[in-house]
Amino acid sequence: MYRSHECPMLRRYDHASSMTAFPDAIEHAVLAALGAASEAGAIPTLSDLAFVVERPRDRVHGDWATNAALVAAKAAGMAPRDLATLIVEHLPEVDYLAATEIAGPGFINFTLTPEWFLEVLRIAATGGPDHARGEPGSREKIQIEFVSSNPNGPLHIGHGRGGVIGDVIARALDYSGHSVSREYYYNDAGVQMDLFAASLEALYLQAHGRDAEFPEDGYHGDYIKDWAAELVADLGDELLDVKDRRDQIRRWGLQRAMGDIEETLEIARIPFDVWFSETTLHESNAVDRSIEVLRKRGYVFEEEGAVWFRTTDFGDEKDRVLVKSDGEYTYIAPDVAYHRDKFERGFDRVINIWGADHHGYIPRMKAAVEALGYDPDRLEIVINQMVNVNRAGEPVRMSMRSGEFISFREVLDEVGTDATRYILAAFSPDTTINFDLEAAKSQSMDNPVYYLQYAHARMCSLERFAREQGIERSSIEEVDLTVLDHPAEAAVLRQIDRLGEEIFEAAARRAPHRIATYGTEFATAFHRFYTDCRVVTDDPAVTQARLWLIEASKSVIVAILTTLGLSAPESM
RNA sequence: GCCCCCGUAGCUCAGUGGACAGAGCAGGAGCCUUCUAAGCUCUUGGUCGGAGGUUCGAAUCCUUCCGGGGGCGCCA
Repeated sequence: MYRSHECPMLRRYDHASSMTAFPDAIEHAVLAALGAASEAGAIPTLSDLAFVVERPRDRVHGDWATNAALVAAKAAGMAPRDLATLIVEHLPEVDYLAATEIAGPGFINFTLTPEWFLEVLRIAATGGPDHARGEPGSREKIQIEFVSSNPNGPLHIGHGRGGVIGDVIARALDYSGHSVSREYYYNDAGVQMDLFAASLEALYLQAHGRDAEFPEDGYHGDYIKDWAAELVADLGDELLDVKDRRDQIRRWGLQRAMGDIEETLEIARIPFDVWFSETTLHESNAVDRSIEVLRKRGYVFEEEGAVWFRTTDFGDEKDRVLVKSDGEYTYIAPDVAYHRDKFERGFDRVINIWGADHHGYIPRMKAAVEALGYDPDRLEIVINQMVNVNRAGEPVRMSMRSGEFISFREVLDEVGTDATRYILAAFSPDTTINFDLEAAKSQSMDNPVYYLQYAHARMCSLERFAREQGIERSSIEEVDLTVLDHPAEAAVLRQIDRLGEEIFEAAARRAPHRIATYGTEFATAFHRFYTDCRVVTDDPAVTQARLWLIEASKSVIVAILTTLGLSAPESM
């Protein structure tokens, strides 16, 4: 018996197990066949073979295929096709395996029995969207830090992209059985915060008719004027003659910005477990203490009045300043402390989602982790490229400084959370996105999000219709599922079988867009089934079996939509 | 100058070692008196930026060149 609650890719590496599950059952069988063949003296003993068992692109090549014979041919001293024949001859029995075939240059193709897919159907139909979920907490303890925008303005679309990517990766990791903690780090200390407060202060004073010079590198966006007006409305002239005016405005501004950010993330369905303040690192002396750790380990030196971190010891192109000659920290110092704090909290792995404009920062952060005594591979940085915003083909300027600035929240309001999330999740993080507001709003196939949701709405509609016709779904044990032999039904079953491995793969490769791609393929198979096969028919046996197929399909589409953070409408 | 990402069909993008390179949109031809046509079928369309190399096998790996974007601060 196999354990359906485990992710298939997890099972692949579980060599102690003897259960039937694919593709690992095939991998074990091929290894056993190679062993048997070598014991029989037909080939030398082979080790460290890097063969794969994967789903062939083309259906005619079966359900699974392996390149084992191609990979091992040279070491075995045989032609690939001859070795493939030998492997097939020595193959032990595998449950649910219907046929093997040697094809092309020496691939071995495996076709499974219909019974396998009916097992898949039963599991998916009765197990719900979580039927392919990994055992909770069975894998790594992972912290994922993302968005982490400075609390001095609204989020822009680039933050939105990082937010959606981080969120979907977190959801996929969680589904795969990892323990995930989602964290937002905000720089509520430092120069940018001062400048933000000074900008608000100047506008506040000007509003009261005082002579106040706007700071040279102050913030100019429209939002800063709006927020200053709110500040005036909130506090009136209370702050005009108080000594700690700047500090009070800084606190007010922090609240205002963080409130806006939190609301925006909530609209975007991007939750966080931990909100981490930079200020707390200063207050606990964690910044000084981590510099001392680096110093003790021999990576700190003084030069020209500044304190330096010798990151070149770890392959960085130049050393970096930790404490400036004026005594102020650079941004690196609290970041070192922050990452030390992360590892002290005991995470197996720490993932940061950064925009492409920060890629040059990777070597120094990795250096910091290594210098602190941790394996730098435990820190992973996922870089996502930029987002360009267009309106009907015309670029929308995204400069913080110019007045022309469209916030993430405005995009969510105008386009809607589902379509916005889909677009930000559907592209590889390595691809620059051209986000067209008009195209995003259109309810057509310019917008594949509806294609996925429509599949779900159709499933619900079919179930509603059946109920209206007075059809009760029988218990699945009493239903003859073998009537599901239409090619369109078989195609849906094959797609259902992919769920676990697709989400696992997306999580493992930090590639959230794979889920969107799989979702489209699943929806295609379902829409085809809908067109080809009538569900509510005069034949009760067929109706029952198809209602269960829909139940299983619903499990899968809901799992996909949920992992992408999309809603699952019951009608459209 | 150095570093990173991208270059695949008219457009937007999947595909990072396998079997004739895929999807959507756009173009052409069809499918609703029956469960949602935001759907389905068929079809046109590609020297995978160029050139070398590694491999039984390269869009995928390496070198180099050409385009586009981003980054190289005692700013964050």
